[in-house]
Amino acid sequence: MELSPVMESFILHWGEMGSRWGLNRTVAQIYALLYVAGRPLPADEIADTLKVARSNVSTSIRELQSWGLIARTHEIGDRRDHFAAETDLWAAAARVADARKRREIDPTLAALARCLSDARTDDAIGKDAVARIRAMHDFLETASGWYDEIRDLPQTKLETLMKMGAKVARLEAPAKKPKKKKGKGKG
Amino acid sequence: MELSPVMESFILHWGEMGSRWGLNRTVAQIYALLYVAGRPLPADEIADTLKVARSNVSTSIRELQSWGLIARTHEIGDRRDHFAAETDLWAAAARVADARKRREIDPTLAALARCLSDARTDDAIGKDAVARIRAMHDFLETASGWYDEIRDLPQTKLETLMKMGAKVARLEAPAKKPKKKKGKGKG
DNA sequence: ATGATGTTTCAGAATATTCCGAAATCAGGA
DNA sequence: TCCTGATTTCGGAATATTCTGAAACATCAT
Repeated sequence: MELSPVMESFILHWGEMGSRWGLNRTVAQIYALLYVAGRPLPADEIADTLKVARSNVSTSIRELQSWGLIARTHEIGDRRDHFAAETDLWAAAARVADARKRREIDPTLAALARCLSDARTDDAIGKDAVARIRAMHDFLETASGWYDEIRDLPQTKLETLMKMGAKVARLEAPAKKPKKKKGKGKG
Repeated sequence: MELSPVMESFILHWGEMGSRWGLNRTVAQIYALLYVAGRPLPADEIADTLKVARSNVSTSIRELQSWGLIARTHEIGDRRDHFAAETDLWAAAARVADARKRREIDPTLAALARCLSDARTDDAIGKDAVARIRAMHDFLETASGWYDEIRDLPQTKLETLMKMGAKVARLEAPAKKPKKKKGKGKG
């Protein structure tokens, strides 16, 4: 596929960005490519366009599928798989959030629970240290629960909720202090 | 500082986890150590406890400070700096979120804006591709705005808001359909 | 100024990640 | 079955990140 200058810069930037979000560069670039392309592309065309090894595309596609960010499609008269990006960004963000929760938060929660349980037989640890670990556990659990609450809200309802958020924010802060930020940062 | 078994496992696990969140292992471990320790520790004691080079601690502390996750303190009769973890996890999470937004979202938004502006003189890019890039830009901008709305809410108000979230979720979904997922995404 | 103590910088070693290309595997048609 | 073309796996090369230890730097008391 022919990339216009803007497409190329979009893809390159997205590659940069993706690596900060736990995807690697190629994975992120492939998503970006499929996203701008706006139509399903076969793996070899992806490899061709992005100038990466065909096998790398294969691996990356597998990863993108595990994140739920692309779908496999087919065209008649073409035996090759084609891949299309999830273009509903709300859905895409939700998929990523879901996956990250599952991969990162849930195991952490489990580990913390294990710590707390082990702490009962650890007589070298102080009460307050245990309390702090418990605080961490409870914090994650609460956040995790909230996430479950709102994960399935469609965009429109999220918007409603966010407007509420703005209201809630003003509930006890009637004197609108316009974000002074006089702080001297970090000195 | 002497680590009990549970403390050690807490720190180790946190190190694992931190690397997934953009902190590196040592940085995450230092935060975990300071968090369980519950009192300010000097850099050399940190290096000692975690068995890492003193210089590594220095670098990592600098990073933790840039995230706003630890504070420098002093003790009388001791010339060394001591460091204490932010123990208010809501505050800590907010700091991390803030920093990530600043480092990742904001530059991405800027890059996308640049793409959109450049697109006007790129005659090789299609209208719909531009539209998709714009969609991505607007999505990030909206999410970013929401974040600004709620970033300063204290825990109690967030709780209020989240309860609202649960209500909003039920607003138009009275017959609780247990996660049907009939949608064929983009089929 | 000098020495003692504490901190940071930096070049290169150690480690981890990503990527390529060859070979193996799989699927469908003759 | 065998052939053809698509796809995946995997060892090791290329690259990037993290960590160390030594040296430079800063600060304070004398």
